[in-house]
Amino acid sequence: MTDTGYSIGEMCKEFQVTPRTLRFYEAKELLFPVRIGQKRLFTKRDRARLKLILRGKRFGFSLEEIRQLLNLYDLGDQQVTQMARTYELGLERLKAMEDQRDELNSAINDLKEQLVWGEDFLASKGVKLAAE
Amino acid sequence: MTDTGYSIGEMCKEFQVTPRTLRFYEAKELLFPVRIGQKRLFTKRDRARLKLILRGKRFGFSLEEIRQLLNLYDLGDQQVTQMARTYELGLERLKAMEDQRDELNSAINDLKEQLVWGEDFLASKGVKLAAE
DNA sequence: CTTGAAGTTGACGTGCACGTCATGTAATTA
DNA sequence: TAATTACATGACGTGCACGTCAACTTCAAG
Repeated sequence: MTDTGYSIGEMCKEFQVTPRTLRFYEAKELLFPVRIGQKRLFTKRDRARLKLILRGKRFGFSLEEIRQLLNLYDLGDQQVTQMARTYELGLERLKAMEDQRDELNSAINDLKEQLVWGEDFLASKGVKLAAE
Repeated sequence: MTDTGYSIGEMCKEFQVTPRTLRFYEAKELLFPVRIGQKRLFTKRDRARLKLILRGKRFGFSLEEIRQLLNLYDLGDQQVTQMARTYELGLERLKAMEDQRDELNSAINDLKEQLVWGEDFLASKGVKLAAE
């Protein structure tokens, strides 16, 4: 929480992860904490990246896929030649995410219909459901 | 493809999965193929369930979570008392999916912005991108 | 000074979702 | 009859994403 960065403990509390997880992410080159002596100091950038990592996970991306995605957020740090390739990758990833969103929407609709159906069925049987 | 059901091979081709996967899903009680002698015969219902299984996987649900979800689609087969509980579970799941959709949408927006940014940056460097 | 909290590096363990043999059977096909 | 083809059942292996435990260092507080 100091202006020098965030300790591993602070990161863990904030993001609800274990130290093991953060070290693991470092090993997989998803995070790049600075070393102060022996200890890790996570930067603002690491915080931002971790947010994206956890979000990616919720969508079922693998850590390797997330690592690719993160590079997209680091365009400024990259060589121009590599950027073009990364950009292409970003477009693909975007399409995949949009497809996923569309499918998710239809799944939600399916589920909603099913719930209405079940609700009616239960009502017809005189079963009371917990009020919202 | 006959009116008696679908062989494991037919299922595999149609859904791009291995026999191992289908047997595994049976073991985990996600599918319930009928036995004709020793061989499995997958029913229309199994086909429908497999579609939902694969969709669920794309959203990062575990097989166990998917199994719960599938029960929701089988309300007709269940006891009324159990249905209420299942219904509650469905509502929770629905909320989770809607949350996920919203987050996915914002992630897509983030990514789009980032892509526009990268695009402009690349253009400013005179790099040519593959046309769509 | 020592004690305790917080952090470190290995190294091995674990749950999930299958992959990959090895081996066997049952029904066509040459 | 012999050989595919398609399926079956174990049983062990694998990649991912960490969990867990042992042993060690650092440092502020009592």
